[in-house]
Amino acid sequence: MLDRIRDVNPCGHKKGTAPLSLHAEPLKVNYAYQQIADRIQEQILEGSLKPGEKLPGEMELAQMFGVTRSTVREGLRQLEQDGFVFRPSPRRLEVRLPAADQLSSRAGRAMALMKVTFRELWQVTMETEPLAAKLAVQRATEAEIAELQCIHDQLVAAKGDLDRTVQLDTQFHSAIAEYGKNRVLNLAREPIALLLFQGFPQIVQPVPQSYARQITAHGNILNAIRDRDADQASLWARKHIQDFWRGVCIAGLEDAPAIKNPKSLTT
Amino acid sequence: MLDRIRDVNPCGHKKGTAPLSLHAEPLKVNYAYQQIADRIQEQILEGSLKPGEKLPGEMELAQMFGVTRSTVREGLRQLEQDGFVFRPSPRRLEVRLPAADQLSSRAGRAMALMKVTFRELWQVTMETEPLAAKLAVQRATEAEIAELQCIHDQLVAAKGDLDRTVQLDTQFHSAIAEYGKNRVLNLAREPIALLLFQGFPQIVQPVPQSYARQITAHGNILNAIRDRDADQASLWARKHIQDFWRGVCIAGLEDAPAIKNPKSLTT
DNA sequence: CATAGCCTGATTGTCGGACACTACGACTGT
DNA sequence: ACAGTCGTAGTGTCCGACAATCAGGCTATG
Repeated sequence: MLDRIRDVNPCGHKKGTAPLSLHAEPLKVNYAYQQIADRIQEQILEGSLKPGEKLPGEMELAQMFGVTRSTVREGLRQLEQDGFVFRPSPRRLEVRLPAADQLSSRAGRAMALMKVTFRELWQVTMETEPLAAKLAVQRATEAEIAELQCIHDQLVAAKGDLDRTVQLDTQFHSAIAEYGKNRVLNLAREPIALLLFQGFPQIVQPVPQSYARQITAHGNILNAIRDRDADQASLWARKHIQDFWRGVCIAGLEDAPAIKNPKSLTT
Repeated sequence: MLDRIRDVNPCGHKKGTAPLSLHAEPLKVNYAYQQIADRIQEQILEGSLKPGEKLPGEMELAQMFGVTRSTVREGLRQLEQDGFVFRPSPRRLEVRLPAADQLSSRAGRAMALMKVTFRELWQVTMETEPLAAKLAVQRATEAEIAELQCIHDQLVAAKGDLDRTVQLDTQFHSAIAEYGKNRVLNLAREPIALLLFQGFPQIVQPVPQSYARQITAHGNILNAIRDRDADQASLWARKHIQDFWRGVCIAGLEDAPAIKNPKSLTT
């Protein structure tokens, strides 16, 4: 494995003009460090390098690929950022598959940068949360329902503590989604829900009764899940999000960017 | 801007033992190349470095930060991978904000790796596409509707060409979503729809009439959007996806991973 | 004046070697 | 068996170098 790649394209670039209807792609050039990253990533995706496995040292890799250590390092930096390799300590370099939370934070950051509005977030959440609730009704185990109850109890107890409320609120919703066991839904909704619920403080100020309504809604959703009543669960989830929207409207934030300090996510 | 960072933490690592209930975090150490990347990213997020702007050369950066060019390079590789800097040619290094399609491909890759099933994809798509259609009814301009019609016509004309059908199918749905002008929805649904519709070839074989049903559904969605009938648009979108599911069931792929060669996405 | 072609310098990708510092494994003593 | 010590290999960072190359300016041409 890991054969040489030298003398392939030392430092090439696109050039020349296109005559007529010549299917010309942007012609991506392969730098050595790029190829290092690609080759390793390839082998990870293909499965010949399994997560948890320890990779050879930089010097050894350099020898294998027939390049310098510097070049290998640049390639590794890329893989590292992509989440394909993990570096618990400078000495250990192990294979890893990109985790979901990495994507979540990236997506969250992207949305923050785009200055997405509460309206955009809400419109989508209005679909995801009822679905999550419905799925949880079907798939949640008794233990998981107990866990939900626990979170809910904490929320009730957190009366007044705004930060804790937000945290437990998002946790409650995330838990429901998780228990629905649809990885696609989880991947999609996580960053969205995070951003939307983060806006709770902004609406609780002009609408103090939000606390109570939130607890009521959560309680009803929880009961519906326990009763295995998909329609009720879905319905209350919808009501809950709808209620959130009313708060947004009262606060006049419909088309305000739902941002919480974009530069707070320095990975 | 961009002051020095030298002599901060040459090569530190976590160490020491935790007494009792001492809130001890994993203590992330900052390597020089990490800090380079962080600092620059920070300034981009903060806005003092605007997209399109050209960054100083590697040597200059190295001087500014008080490190070697090698170190700067490693930092740049990270930013590059994150999409914060773009490199059209080796000489040009410009600031850029991470684009949505980057996230899409990453998310798609992640889902492929997770071997998500058609069921998972379908459950979510069942919500996203009707929503997209509904939003398109509200927000699509006449020109955009014409564009949709154009795509649809091409689909009708592509009779039989499987690859082209898949391409136009996903394009049609993407266009609808785009015209709904909800960036959050777009970000979320793009990779999902891509993966799901990519499975069309697998169900068209056992269910040949899929072609006709698809065209009918698309036509009805298009008409509903043109008539500004949100309910009809949403309804037909739902029917359309529902229909897709029937195909999946007939093909017996409900819980089969919807993968199309995971290693085909080498960025 | 605008455009196309050419030239030169600055910059990049890659290389090789170097050094301090530390994490890991082996060794030792109890 | 365990805790403490030690050596070494490997990492993070630095330095210096070279060929290939692109960017921007210059020139020639219409």
